[in-house]
Amino acid sequence: NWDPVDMTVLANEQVIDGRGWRSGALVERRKLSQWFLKITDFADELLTGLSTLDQWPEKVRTMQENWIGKSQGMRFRFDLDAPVAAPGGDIASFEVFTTRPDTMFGASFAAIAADHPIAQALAADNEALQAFIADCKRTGTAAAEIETAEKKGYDTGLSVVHPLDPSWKLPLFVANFVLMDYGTGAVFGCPAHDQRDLDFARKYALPVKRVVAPSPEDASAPIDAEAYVGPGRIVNSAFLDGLSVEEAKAQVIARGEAEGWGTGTTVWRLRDWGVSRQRYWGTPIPIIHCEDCGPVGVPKDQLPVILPEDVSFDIPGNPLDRHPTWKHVACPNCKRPARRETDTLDTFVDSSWYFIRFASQPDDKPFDRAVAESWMPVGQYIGGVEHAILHLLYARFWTRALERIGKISIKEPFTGLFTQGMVTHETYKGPDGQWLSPEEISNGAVIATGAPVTVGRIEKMSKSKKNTVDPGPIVEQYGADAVRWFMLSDSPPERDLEWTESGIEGCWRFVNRLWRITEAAEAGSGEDKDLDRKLHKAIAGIAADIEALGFNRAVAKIHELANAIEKAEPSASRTAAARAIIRLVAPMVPHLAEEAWSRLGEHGLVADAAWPEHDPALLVDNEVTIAVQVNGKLRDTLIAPKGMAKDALERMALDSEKIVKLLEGATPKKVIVVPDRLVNIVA
RNA sequence: GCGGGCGUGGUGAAACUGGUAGACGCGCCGGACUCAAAAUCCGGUUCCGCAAGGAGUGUCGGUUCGAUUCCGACCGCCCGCACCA
Repeated sequence: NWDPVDMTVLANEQVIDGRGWRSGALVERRKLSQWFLKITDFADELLTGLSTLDQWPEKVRTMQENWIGKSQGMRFRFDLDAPVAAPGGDIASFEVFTTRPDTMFGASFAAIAADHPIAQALAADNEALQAFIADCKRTGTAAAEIETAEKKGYDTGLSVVHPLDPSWKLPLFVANFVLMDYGTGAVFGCPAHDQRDLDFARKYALPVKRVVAPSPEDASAPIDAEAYVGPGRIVNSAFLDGLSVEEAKAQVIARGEAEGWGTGTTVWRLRDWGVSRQRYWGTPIPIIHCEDCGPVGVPKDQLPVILPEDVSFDIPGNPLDRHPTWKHVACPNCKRPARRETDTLDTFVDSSWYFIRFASQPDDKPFDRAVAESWMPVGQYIGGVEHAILHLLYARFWTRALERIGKISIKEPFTGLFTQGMVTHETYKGPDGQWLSPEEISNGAVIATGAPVTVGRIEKMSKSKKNTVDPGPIVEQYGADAVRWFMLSDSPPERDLEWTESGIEGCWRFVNRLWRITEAAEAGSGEDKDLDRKLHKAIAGIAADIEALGFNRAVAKIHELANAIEKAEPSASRTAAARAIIRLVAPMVPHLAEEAWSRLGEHGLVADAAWPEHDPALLVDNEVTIAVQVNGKLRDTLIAPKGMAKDALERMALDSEKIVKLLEGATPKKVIVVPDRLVNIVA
């Protein structure tokens, strides 16, 4: 996407209605020389490697799987009824790719991309086609726009021969929904079993013939507004009739391979990674272009290539490209004048291996293998879901590429992955439509002018929407411990957290309460078994929650323990619990914990103290509450000793007053007993 | 459009493999203490109902003795879609 005014390549989402988002100029689709990294060579191993990432969220693995997009299908050749004259010689046939060779007897047209060599050749002396191709290039290039754009085609007037029936000819269209960079840039259309093809066929009055039927009686059912894409048996398809979709695919592929017009293949949705950027701020691509030698790598002793500092940004375009001297260098090979590559690398390149450099920073090379390997892979990687595909896939690719060329022996960079949520806040706008920061308003009005404020949606904090909160004054007022406690307490970390002031005040009160509880630690004797049990459950539970990054659950358990300590009568158990809670809260409120620790006369830092031991025997209750249900509805609860036998539980439930009353003497049809949990009586 | 996710009280949320929905917090209501207020403490708080009881986890349907949890359809919201970084 070339913006002729800004003289830069644009991202797909920067092209709006065919125009550059900044310049408003009509964007041209140009063929440019760009550097690509061949990530597609790794498609298969990036896909199979996902199964080793068992500490990654399922959703991220699924997203990567879909992104890589392995599909089994068939490539086959369509012969043209008349050859097309092209600059490189006559074209007599072209290849298409399909994932549905089983539906070949339902074909009603063939279509090629606007960039396809045949379309280009035909357009040479055809103004109408030139206009159509230009129109295709103007429509948006973002995936969302391509998918929703009206399906349009240009009938070339040519025909192709159906490979399974040489007497059958299909019309050949140039179509806007066929993409040159996927498959072969050409498709065959089967309207009955592909929605996009159906829309196209309806528009150009092409035949729609059912070849897959979910059941025998549907064999001649007409296709209406919706294509049938489900499973079934093949119909109306000569030698394929009666086969399942999968069997038919195999049959057609076998036939094509035997007769030499097609082969079964795998295609990937994954495309190569374009890394060229026409920007100043980027890592220079260390290549020199020589008229005679072609592209030559910059010799190692001249690396790294340093960006010039005397550049100007006052006119559009890449400052490196118009710099008077920087790009003029001698060819490392033949020493004749040559030109330095002025494109720089996508910043995703840098983020694809920074974690290796973090582990090892020698002066003379990117990283020291032995040192890097002693740290890698990253045990727990944390980032937002927005990185689920691009960054995480590129980093996996880069690491595997290093492994393949023998620079490192690890294959996957990140063993564990956690995708955290964002901190959000309400947004505010003044009467002039300008964003307002939370500090600028009070009671629904602008403090400075008294003008009314419009409260907008809760959004991710961002400078542009001014819905950020300066932590300084809050820490000043409530203390860092209260702020930490608040951030950990409410939402689980994978979910977004809405920042509110009211919550933090409650946290501040709790921090004060903790201080009072630990203050009372010095009194009491005697045992309190109930409190002991609660303490040991808390020790074990909080540790498990922290390990699982369930900080909000850990916080809830600390609240429960604090409540229990406060309610308990003085005892040795209570003293012990008040001392232990200091160590339990230390990760969340370290300042308070250290202060309380030293006040109790402990030596050293609580941060260095061991996590309290728990006694497994105290984790088990000796009494359990049994739910008694009738037809799945709760009717009573009973206290029973833990481990009570099934038949004893059943008898106890049936003897309960409420149940006797409810059953009115009737014999239950069935009784389900889940030991230590419930009795369900089916009446 | 495609891919992924989410949906539970006034509110943030909890519920380990299907087994007592709403733990814990915020807010709110009532009470104690106080001349008064703040702080603190005690009690209550899903909804309807005086109660007995009934309903209830986005909507509709299914599987099951039993569904927030599993399956299907739908509705709504959020994220990603390859050059935003």
